[in-house]
Amino acid sequence: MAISYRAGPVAVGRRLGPEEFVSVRTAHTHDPLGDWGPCGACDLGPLSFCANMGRGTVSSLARVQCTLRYDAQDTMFREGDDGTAVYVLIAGAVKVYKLMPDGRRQITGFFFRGDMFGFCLETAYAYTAETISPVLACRLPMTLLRTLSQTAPEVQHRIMLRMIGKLATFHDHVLLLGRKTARERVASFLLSLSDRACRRGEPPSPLVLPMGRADIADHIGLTVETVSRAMTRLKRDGLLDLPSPGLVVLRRPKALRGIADGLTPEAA
Amino acid sequence: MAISYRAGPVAVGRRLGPEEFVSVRTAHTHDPLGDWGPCGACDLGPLSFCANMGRGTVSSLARVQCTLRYDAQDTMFREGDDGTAVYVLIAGAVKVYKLMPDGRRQITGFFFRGDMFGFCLETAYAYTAETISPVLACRLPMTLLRTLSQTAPEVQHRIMLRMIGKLATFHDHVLLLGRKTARERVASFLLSLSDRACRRGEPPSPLVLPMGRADIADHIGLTVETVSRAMTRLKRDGLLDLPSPGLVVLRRPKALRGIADGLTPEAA
DNA sequence: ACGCGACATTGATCTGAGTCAATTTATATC
DNA sequence: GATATAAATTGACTCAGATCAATGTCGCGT
Repeated sequence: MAISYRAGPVAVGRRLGPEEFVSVRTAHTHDPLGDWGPCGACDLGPLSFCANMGRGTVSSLARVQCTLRYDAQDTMFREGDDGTAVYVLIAGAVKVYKLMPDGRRQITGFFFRGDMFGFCLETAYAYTAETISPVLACRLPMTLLRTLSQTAPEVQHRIMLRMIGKLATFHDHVLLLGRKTARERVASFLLSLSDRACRRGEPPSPLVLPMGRADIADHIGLTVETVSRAMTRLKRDGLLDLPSPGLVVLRRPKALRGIADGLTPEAA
Repeated sequence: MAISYRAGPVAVGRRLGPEEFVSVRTAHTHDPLGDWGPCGACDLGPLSFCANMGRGTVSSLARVQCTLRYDAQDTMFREGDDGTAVYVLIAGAVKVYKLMPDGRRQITGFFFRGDMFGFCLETAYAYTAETISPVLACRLPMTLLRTLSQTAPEVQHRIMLRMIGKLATFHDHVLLLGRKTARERVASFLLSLSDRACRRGEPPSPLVLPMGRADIADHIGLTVETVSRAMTRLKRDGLLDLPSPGLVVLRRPKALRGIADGLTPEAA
């Protein structure tokens, strides 16, 4: 793999790796695709922020967009940094978290291919973003909202849709953290990953977990040990298989859903 | 005060009480205030969604806006209802929550004077909104975003700012629920109310709690008993006074902040 | 002033998840 | 393939907060 990784908080790749991100083309390339078409800087297709967007708008975005490459465990931005851009993940996985002074950590979200994060506007980032695996991301400066608000209200509108979606997931996650048992949390978490895989057009079941148990624990408000025990128990109860720590086969998704929603008594 | 209120999905008052909402004027009344000025349907002043907004935009909003009255314990909308409008609270307090089939409840937010909630866009509401006290609210249909996106991108932009603010509070609340102790949660909750009071131009300290202990518990992921015990202990430790259950005097806000942030060892 | 009902507080006990400590299993390196 | 290292699992024990059960307090209508 002849990929040149660059050190730095925002390693910018001029060229892309050959296999991993095959159909990615150079940013700023504009094919003559007619009135509707992609920007060319990513291969997200229908998941793209620009999917089915007016060509004029797309080229405005393409002009300010840049495609960034990160290694695993890179910090993309830190809590308190000036919020200057939103990111759309093209490949890889990202976690965002907040830390307490004594080291307690809460992962407030995971992001995958097609996801947008880093919403900000005249504000600092409220959390730190760190890559879990090597990442390719499209960076959109938020100043573009001012610039494009007149000519392309579509852009604001789409970002708003993403924010509303994120708000809805927060409501769900707050319910999970405030009121669900360990078993229910793990079931809910796995199902939410599965649902998101489906929305990306991937199969719901052989589920790949790019994050470790510690990250899962810090996301759903448990300890590593409790996450592990809950998983083992779900496996023992025939609800899922764990061929390897990073792979989950959902064997009885509906029963899992029942547990996630608190319909199944804990003893079962 | 000649005010006309519309009936709605839920109990709408025809007339306003004389003292409570004194300076509220008729919606759709347009005073000749020059290029910048309020819509006239509320007395929120600088807290208003329309504060310092172009007069043309304001009158567009005033045209579609309507002012609603609710009694205490009214349901404004339910989880799953078509999301058609956002609300700005002019007076009173609202809680929004999600329920689990077995009755467990998570209050995902409280809203007060000046707050906007009910963000939606081609989506159903993700939660139920219920008033805690009598409420006066300004209702803005979300279709206006489509209508005004060209002529008044300002409106989208302002809603987006509110959403970003809400996202930031969700990150904080997820940290609270996922990683804080009972004592830290109660301290954080009281301080967040205090901060919000300040932002409304009210004093930070004699804090009025319009919600009961059960609501607080369902918001910060505890039981009534634990909330009560934590409050009592904070009082015993001289950090606050509780002249009555609904009134909190913050005696040592900085020490309270230390507890909220986990800087003070639990034993203290 | 009285009594009722809702809400808040306090106390005693229980338990689900945390903590501490190995042990096992994957992954990476040579 | 052998070995080192990190991650995951499992087990024993503890504890913060839940549960169950009174008791106390406030507001309100009569």
